[in-house]
Amino acid sequence: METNAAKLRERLQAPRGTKDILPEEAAKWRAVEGVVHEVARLYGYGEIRTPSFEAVRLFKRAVGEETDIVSKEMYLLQRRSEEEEEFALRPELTAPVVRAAIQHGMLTGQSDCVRLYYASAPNFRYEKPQLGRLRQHHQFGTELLGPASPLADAETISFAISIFRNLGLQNFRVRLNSLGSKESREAWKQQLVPYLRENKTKLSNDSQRRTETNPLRVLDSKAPEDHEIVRNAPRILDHLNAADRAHFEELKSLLASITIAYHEDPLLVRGIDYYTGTVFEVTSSDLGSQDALCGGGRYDSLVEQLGGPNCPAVGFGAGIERLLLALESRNDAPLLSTVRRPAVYVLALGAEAAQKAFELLSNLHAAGISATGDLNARSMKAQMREANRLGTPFVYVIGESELAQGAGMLKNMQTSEQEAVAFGAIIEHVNHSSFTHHHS
RNA sequence: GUGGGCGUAGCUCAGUUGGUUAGAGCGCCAGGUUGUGGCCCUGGAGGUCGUGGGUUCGAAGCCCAUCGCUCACCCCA
Repeated sequence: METNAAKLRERLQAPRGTKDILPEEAAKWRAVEGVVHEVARLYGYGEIRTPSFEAVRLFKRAVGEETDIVSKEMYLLQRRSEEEEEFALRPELTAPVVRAAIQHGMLTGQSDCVRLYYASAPNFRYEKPQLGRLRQHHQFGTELLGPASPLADAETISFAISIFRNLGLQNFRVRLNSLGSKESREAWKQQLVPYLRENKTKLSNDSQRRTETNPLRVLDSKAPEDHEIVRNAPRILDHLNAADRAHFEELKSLLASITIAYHEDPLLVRGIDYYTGTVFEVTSSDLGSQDALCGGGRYDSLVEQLGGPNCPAVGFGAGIERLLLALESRNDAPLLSTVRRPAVYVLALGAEAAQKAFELLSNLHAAGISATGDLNARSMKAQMREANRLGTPFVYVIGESELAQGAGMLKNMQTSEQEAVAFGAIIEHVNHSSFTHHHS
């Protein structure tokens, strides 16, 4: 029995690449989510929550069948029958959100612009775990559906940066590029692919393969042998048509007007097929190789591809786990240190007092005062120690004599002073004391 | 998926070239104070050294496998 229990404990752990979020950590999550909700309110975005699993064909169509995310990282759910649709845990959020927007007719009405955000949505990818790369990770982000203007791109980037700034994030960098419209990109590819083929023998194995399957991805290869070739490759920015160029220039000037510093990076290519035009990434120098905090861009043809109207769109997703790592690495995120402690510890001695304490706790809770107490008939010393450990400002002591008098001793833990307070007056006293406390 | 590193108490870590009952600090519990916390003193609980095999008279330390974490690549938030 004993050894059995030990074996069970050993086996039962959170699945590889997942994490339990304990109370102390959860407080930090709440702080981040709070900032996200607040920024969304300021920008006028509406929250959307979509299912954790979706039809596999949604992701195949949107993200791209050849991408790593779809071809090898999806958690496929077991089907109950051959006839049933194939489902997978969602590996990303843009496709589901667009699907929901189309399904609920959000894009067919009068409004030419739909602003959506999510604050803490889990994503699932079967990857080899690393710090900042989990199999279940959480993102906040936006999707702005409708506008083709660079104003929308700028608003999206501004939204993301506001959150980072409000959280006190340091050492982050905005990388910006344009993949151009379909025409621009085709024109560019016609030069890029032959160029890569000419230099094929000098490229890394991965890049040789990708020259044929996904030539854009060769550009952000980190293999040293690819560096020289990539550096001299034809650049998309030189192949943008007039409209694309104007869009990109306009975006840059908009960002400058709101003092968002960015770094143009012609090698920034995102690994999801739906991106068109603007792409951007926010990276942190306080993280290791998994340094992307946020990624996003335009996806002007995705809505139509998924059966919706012709509807340009732009959005971003940001990883909460990575953001927290970056914030914690510098200890410079004051918002994160929200300690939650009860205001009152009701200390009871004896069974009768415990019953009274239970009743008083209920009254305190009903009055909106956080309070807790002992559940195990422990000694006074043990209860005092616990109150001290919890950091409650007040302890309300109920023993035999207090019961007889209908008044407990309310002790201020900071000053060590205590006074008799009638059972019925405790709420008033605590409220008053914490009020004066705040203003002193 | 490829290639490295690591895994000793709740936490942070010691543990000499394999050698007898595996240690410290912090934390936890109790006592010193029969109904008053923090500081101090004393005592206690808690580990089959991630797990399973193997080598050996003898393994926390060596070998293999496995699980987990981690670093780089890959990919990406």
